[in-house]
Amino acid sequence: MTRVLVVDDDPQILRALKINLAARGYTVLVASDGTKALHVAAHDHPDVIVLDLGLPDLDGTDVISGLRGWSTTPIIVLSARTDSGDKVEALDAGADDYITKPFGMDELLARLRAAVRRASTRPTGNDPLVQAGELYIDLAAKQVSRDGMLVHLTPTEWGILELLVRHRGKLVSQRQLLGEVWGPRYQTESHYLRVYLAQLRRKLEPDASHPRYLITEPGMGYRFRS
Amino acid sequence: MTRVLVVDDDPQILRALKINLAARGYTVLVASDGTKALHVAAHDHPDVIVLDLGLPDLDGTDVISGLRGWSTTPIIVLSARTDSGDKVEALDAGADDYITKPFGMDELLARLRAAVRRASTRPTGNDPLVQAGELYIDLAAKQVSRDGMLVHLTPTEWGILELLVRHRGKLVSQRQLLGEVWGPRYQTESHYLRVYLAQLRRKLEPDASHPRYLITEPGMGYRFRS
DNA sequence: CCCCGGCGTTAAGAACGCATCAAAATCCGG
DNA sequence: CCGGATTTTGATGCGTTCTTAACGCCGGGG
Repeated sequence: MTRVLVVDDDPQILRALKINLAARGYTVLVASDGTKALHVAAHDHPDVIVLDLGLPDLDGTDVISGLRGWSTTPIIVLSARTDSGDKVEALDAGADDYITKPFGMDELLARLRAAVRRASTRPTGNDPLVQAGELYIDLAAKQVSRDGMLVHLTPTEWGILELLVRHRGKLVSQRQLLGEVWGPRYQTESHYLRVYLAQLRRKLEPDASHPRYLITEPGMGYRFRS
Repeated sequence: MTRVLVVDDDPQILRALKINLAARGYTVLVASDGTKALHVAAHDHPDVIVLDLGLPDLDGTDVISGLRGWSTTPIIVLSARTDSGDKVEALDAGADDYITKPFGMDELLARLRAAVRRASTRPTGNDPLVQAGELYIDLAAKQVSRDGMLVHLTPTEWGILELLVRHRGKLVSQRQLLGEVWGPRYQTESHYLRVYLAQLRRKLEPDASHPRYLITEPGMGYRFRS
């Protein structure tokens, strides 16, 4: 059974979607604000998320990036704003589709089917909790602990670790790291990486000068080994 | 660089898209009708397809299903028709997104980025894990192991091995190897290849002086035999 | 038979990339 | 506006990798 998380603060829309989706055989989860949405998504792992942008507590793009930190679940954005800037922002934050209100229910359902169809051909390894030796990395909560003790990371440090852990085992090129953490313009500033990898190792590795997890592949990039 | 196939019979739109996409660094392929579109897609394997529905020869949904028969390349549909029935039909035929004309260029670009991003996190079609005797070559992780032991390769060594393994069984010319690994200016420096092939054999072959995998084709090039 | 071109092998200096420390600049909350 | 945290920048030393050169081998053609 396909499970849909609907996030909207308007009870009327919520109700309409719930009825329509349930009638088509979907299991419907609901959340009325961004915080709850992140919580439900982390807890129940829906197959697809329908997200209204006008939420009372969090900015829509923050919800999207919060989810994208650990999950690749398809996100379909609903919004009353037709402004193309909003669309660009949401899509670039990681949304899969964007529909403006008022919308036709059959169109939403078709886009939902398209999103689920795409996702079903994808691999599933979406575990937001990663363990490696004495390290516990919670991608959903954005927290790292070592020997049970929480380790504080700065935003940049977390950005690097998250990217590496999400591709754990794989080699991540310097270009990709710089591009995704600092932005496309910084793709050649490989010096930043050396400074921050040293910091991460000091915080996470048992022996910072002989890394077990944060491995350098000279001339190519870095790798998280678990 | 990302390659986009644009399918439209209106030369004006074709031109506008071509200019805008090229300016963003995309490589643009074009087709003016459905038959050509299917042909170009099969021949050149673009990374994403932008498809106008109002084509002179074929119905739009037929083009989509024709593509979906063998390809999972993302398809973004453009259409002048706002009718929701058309959207449903196109999406259910296998399209990934649907934009109605007139559309904002920045919105199209954002949806394009979203489609490419999704596709790039999918299993890369071809098999990223190649086995040959006691060798395991993981193209995605950029890792090689021999008898279960990890073998460390330098960037240049990996570049050569990757190219040969991607074309395993086939002969790869010295020119191509030099051009892709060192750059177009080095296409005659065949000496480099001898040095590096010797290194690779020492690291990978059971008996470096009687290669089983990294085969020299004298005067022509090299071949990876599995 | 010997020369020559293409290949394999080895070795050494040059060039490059990395780790590390430290200080300056910037950001951010109170 | 201040002070601490964070990011950016600079400088140095070290190890690895690339480049280049030298030499031996083999087979084909003159």
